[in-house]
Amino acid sequence: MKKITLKDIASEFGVSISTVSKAINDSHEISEKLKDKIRAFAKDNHYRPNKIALNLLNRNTKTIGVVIPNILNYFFVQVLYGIEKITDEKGYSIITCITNQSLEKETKTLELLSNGSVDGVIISSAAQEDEIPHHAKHLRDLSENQIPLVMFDRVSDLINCDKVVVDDFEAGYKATKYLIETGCKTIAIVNPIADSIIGRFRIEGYKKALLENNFSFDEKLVEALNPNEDLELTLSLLLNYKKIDAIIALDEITAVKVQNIVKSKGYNVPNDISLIGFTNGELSKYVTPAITMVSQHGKYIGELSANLLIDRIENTKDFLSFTTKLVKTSLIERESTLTISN
Amino acid sequence: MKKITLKDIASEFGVSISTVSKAINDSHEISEKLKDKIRAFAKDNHYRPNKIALNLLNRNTKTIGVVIPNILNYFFVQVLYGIEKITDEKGYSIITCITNQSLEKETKTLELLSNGSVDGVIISSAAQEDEIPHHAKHLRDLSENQIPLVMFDRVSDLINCDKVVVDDFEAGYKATKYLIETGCKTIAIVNPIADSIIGRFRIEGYKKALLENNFSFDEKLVEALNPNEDLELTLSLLLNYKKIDAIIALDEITAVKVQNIVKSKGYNVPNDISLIGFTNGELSKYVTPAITMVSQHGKYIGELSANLLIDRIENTKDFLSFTTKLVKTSLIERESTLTISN
DNA sequence: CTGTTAGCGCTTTCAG
DNA sequence: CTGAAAGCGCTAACAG
Repeated sequence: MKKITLKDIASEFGVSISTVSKAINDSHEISEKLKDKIRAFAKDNHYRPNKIALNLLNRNTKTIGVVIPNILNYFFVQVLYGIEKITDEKGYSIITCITNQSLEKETKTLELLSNGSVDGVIISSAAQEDEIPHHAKHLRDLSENQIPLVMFDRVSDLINCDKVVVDDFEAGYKATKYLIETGCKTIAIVNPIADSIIGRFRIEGYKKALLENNFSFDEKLVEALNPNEDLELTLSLLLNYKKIDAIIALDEITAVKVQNIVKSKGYNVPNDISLIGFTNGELSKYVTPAITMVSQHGKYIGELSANLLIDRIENTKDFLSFTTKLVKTSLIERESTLTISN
Repeated sequence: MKKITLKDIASEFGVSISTVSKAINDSHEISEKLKDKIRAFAKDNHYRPNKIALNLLNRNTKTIGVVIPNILNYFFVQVLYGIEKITDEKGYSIITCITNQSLEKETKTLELLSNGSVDGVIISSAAQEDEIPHHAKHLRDLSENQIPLVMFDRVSDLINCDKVVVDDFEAGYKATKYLIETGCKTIAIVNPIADSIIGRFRIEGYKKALLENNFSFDEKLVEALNPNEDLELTLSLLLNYKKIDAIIALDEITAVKVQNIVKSKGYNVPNDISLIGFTNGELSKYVTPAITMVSQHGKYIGELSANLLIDRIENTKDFLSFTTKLVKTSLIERESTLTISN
């Protein structure tokens, strides 16, 4: 009982293969009687037109590749969720590739995807800022192969494609401004994504808010946190350096950890130290106190990316202009910050 | 500059298409000179063998379909992560389908996947216990189409395939026994997955532990929590009904919510009320106090499922015996429970 | 060493 | 109303 094909049905009825094809596709060229017989037989035998053969014929696959650095990160899962929602609506499937932050795997993955198995690719590159120039080649190869590409979150000017980026500058600005308005005087940043350009944007926004309010920018208040560094130690040094009354953590897990450490050192959040985290997920909502977060609207980013890509895939025309969508963030006020007094 | 094919290269060099194919595949039948020229040209023009054509030829896709009910659930993400790890190692891609707990979408998805686009399917069906008999048909159709199938987590006896299941009975037993050993006398259960068979297994384990220790089983202590029910209200009723000193919540988010509600009512966790949750994820680790959890080893389940499926795909032989792997859970002791006194 | 042919499963002219 | 033939891109006998 192997997979049944048109050929099998054809020989079953002693008709030609194209007759069967037409019957199954309800062509008016075929007599009702024959159609009925053939279709009944097809149903009974679980006939399914071979997608691969159709792919080859139509030169499309109705499938898009999604390349993300890490699936255990809630932000990317949210994006994936948004992508899936749109692609499902529009009749596409997604093939999910996880690079585990490895450039090598990303390259391998992109090569795999550039062989016709997908109609387009959505990617958040794992490339760190300084690696992009060299890495860009692989992404550009995709375009050479005429595979539409949408980059989100971590993008690069070196690649010509549609992009969806978070307004990280504004996000950093907004968070900082909010802290200032609630009365904070000395605002530190803990940056676990120091290798990424988006961290830099947020810090630029932070600076702008500082300067606008006549606060001086102190480099020592911005702590890059490498993966192997000890957060507890970093925080101790920071807290000993100056009297700090607010901390911005550039991802969610770091925000939660900072809160636990700070609490364990006897500080009250938010009365002694206010806290704002980035990338709103599940965690910050349920810890005590619930942490005020900058939400990046991951799901929306996914939806936007998918829409952009499918548009690009289906409209072969305007191959000239690429767009870059800037997605605004929202500040979700919870209990780890003071309220604005005025 | 469209996608380049063997034909294009062939006409470029005035040779036949099969010569080019052989050159590219480094066949010894072709002269080194020609090979070099052709391969250089291929490289320069970003030639990529068309995967779809190869799929058609080889009658496989090196792709497997993964069908899960909900991607925003950390357990499923962990499973997905495990699957991805193995499939990547073994040269397979995964196409991810999310059913959002909708049986209808699941059916649609399975139909889509049974058309040759994947070599096999891994699924955790969204079907509720009472829906399985009717739904099983769609899963069985897959097998009719000779597509290997692995079910995990929520499985059904009605389907003949490889399965990976959590030992939920033992998990319920273990959690309850632990609570009893730490001195708890009145243990309640909050069950947000009342429609699922796995909830029932856990409750059976709970009963067994109770009876083994000469505790009586009180049905009223087991609260089914429907999606539209108010957890706060449910808990109030429960806490008023009897003096309860332990609660088992059958998923993580419910555990966290239970803890917050119980705390807000003035109970101390674990001194007044001990708490154990199911499905260890990120949340329970970071709330205060950190919650003792039953870990289901999602990543391992994913790895196991993927290995099972790929074995099945690649060994066309023994099509007779299906295996069911029972994955043990672990109790991760944290601060929401007392320590065993002895 | 290179080319011809057939065929993977399907649709689509174009003939009968 | 039904069938033959071509072709999607590629590989693998089998000839030359």
